[in-house]
Amino acid sequence: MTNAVGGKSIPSHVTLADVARAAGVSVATASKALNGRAQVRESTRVKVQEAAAALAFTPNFFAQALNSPRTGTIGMVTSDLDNRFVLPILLGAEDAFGSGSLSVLLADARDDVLREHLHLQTLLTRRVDGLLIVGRTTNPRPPVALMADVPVVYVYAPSTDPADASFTPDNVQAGRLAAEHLIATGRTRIALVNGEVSYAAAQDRAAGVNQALQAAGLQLVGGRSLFGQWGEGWGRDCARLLVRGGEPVDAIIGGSDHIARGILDALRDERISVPDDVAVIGFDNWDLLVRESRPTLTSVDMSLEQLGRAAAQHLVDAIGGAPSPGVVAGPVRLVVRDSA
Amino acid sequence: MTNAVGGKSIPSHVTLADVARAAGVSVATASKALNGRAQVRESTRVKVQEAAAALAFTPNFFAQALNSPRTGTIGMVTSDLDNRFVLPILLGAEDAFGSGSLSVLLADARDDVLREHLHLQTLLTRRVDGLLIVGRTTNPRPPVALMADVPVVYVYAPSTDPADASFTPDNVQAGRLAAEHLIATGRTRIALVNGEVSYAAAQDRAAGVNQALQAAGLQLVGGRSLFGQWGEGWGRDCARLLVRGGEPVDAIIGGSDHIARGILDALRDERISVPDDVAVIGFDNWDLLVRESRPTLTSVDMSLEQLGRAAAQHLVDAIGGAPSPGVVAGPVRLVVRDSA
DNA sequence: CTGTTAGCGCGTTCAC
DNA sequence: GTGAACGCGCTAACAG
Repeated sequence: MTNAVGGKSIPSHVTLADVARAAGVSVATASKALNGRAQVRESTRVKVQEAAAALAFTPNFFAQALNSPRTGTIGMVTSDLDNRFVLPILLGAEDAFGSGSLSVLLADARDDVLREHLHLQTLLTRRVDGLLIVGRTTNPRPPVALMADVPVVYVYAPSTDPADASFTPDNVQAGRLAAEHLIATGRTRIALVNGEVSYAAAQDRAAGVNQALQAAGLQLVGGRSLFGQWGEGWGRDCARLLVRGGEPVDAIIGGSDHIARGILDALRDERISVPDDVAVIGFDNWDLLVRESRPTLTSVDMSLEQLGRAAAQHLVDAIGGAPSPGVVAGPVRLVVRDSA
Repeated sequence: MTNAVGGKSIPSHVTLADVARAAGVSVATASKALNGRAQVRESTRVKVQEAAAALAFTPNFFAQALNSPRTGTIGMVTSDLDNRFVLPILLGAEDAFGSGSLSVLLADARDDVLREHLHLQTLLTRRVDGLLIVGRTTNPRPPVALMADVPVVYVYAPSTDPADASFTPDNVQAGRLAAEHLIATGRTRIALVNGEVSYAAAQDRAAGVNQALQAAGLQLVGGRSLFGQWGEGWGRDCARLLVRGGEPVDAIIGGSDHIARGILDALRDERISVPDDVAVIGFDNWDLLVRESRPTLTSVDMSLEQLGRAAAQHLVDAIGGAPSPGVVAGPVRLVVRDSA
């Protein structure tokens, strides 16, 4: 569209010089006019703006970035993209950034330290303004080691360094909410069929449940949380044992919706009415499992999208100089359906 | 680390000039040495490389990009990040790019044409080398309208323009595989409880099933595919009606694993043995649904990660000048478990 | 208010 | 083989 003679190697876009020429001013003036600098007569500003619009001028991103402290890019590093929990987080984050006209460079580390380091290098080379580190679980993780001082925010998996900014769902509160709801609706013989013992999420939810029970002068059926696996098979097996066992049970908390789903199925097999005989609650409020189960499943929503948005928002603030809030426990909420 | 006097606004990194100075050569020579240009004596090349390593020199990305035809960045535009089908695709793509040292700019359009256009503008401004457009369903979508000629590859949702490069799972073949497996194992009274009629995936799977049945001189129980919803409730309702209805049934294909799961549950309620009395097959091979159902569910895997990888790989090739392959139907495979 | 000059970091001529 | 000089597109500092 511009260069008449030479075959430039780069498909030469409309440049600021073109705009300046068209508007009959110098490049510097054109720059000032378009960037809203003060020292430009209004009439010339308009003239330049019109010329720019007419030529469909877009400033060259790299030329701008070359000597500007900000690039308008943030890096998002996931440990495991193939994880249903990261999706809503990504969505929330992408949303928060997108509306602030920040672009997101995505990198997946495959839960591998080496890959993570490599990707971080690449991202730093591209001079990202900030980094969002998305974990695979809520287990704390060692902080990233960077040679540059770029704001870093951890989501889902918090950093082990409490001074870092971390946003992680409040699983303790989630456990508390579940137990309190059961207690409030008159249940006293409550069991907890939990997920894998190595997961902080499982531990935290158990802690919350125990807190609520103790506050009510109760304790778990069997005395403790039953750690096992995250799947429905574990939920089925435990539920069957519980209702067939000696101790009476009037409520079972599943460590996840998936586990809870197994519990529901087992109770159904055993001809035990939910919620009349036994109430059931899950965690995650995963709609696919929760809405069409029989009965529909009461569950604690971890508000992951909101978590991602909050983390992203803080990253933006941190880029602007805001101090680290430390570890932030994202709010959760109970969604009551028919099972409890 | 460099500038002694002035407080530059940009945290001045190690620059090529620093390396050159340290190595006692000119900037031009340093450049050639590091970029493997021929006209450099081996000894000086080593000298420069050592200096670069010692100073931990990293070329300024923007300076390089400023007058280079490639930026080593591709744009990935999703219609709906909050979709479990896009994850494996993203993973495959990110993987294919990452290993080729391409960075990925992610943008989510929220299934909104306007947002998509905006994001595309931004991506083009950043001079991405290519675009990967990830759809929400397999329904064909109108091609993106760009003012620049950047290679574009569509994944999952193909472009309506057959000349565009599109990678979409072969749902017809998936339907065929499911039906053929049932026929091969002696089933003749086969029903298809399908998903929403507006989905190409549902239509295509039905077409594949019908092809296989016709080839065997059979037809669906009830004469046609039962379109409805994607959830398990629909699966349960249909299964109940089917087994209670007049026509005998010895196999039910669910339009998705979710539907199939509902079918399994209903058959269990009805005390119908799977697979002895009725065989069940689903689609998607979604491990969470498939591995712990009772019995475990035979399903057709859409190989989405592979699809994403193939699309990404083609985008890389297209950037290198390779011609469009048109619409590519990604391979699928049957995973046999206990239900059929 | 406007234009000239300088420089960001790098790659690439083209002389030496 | 090597280095000085130029340009990529833009913004900031200084003159006019």
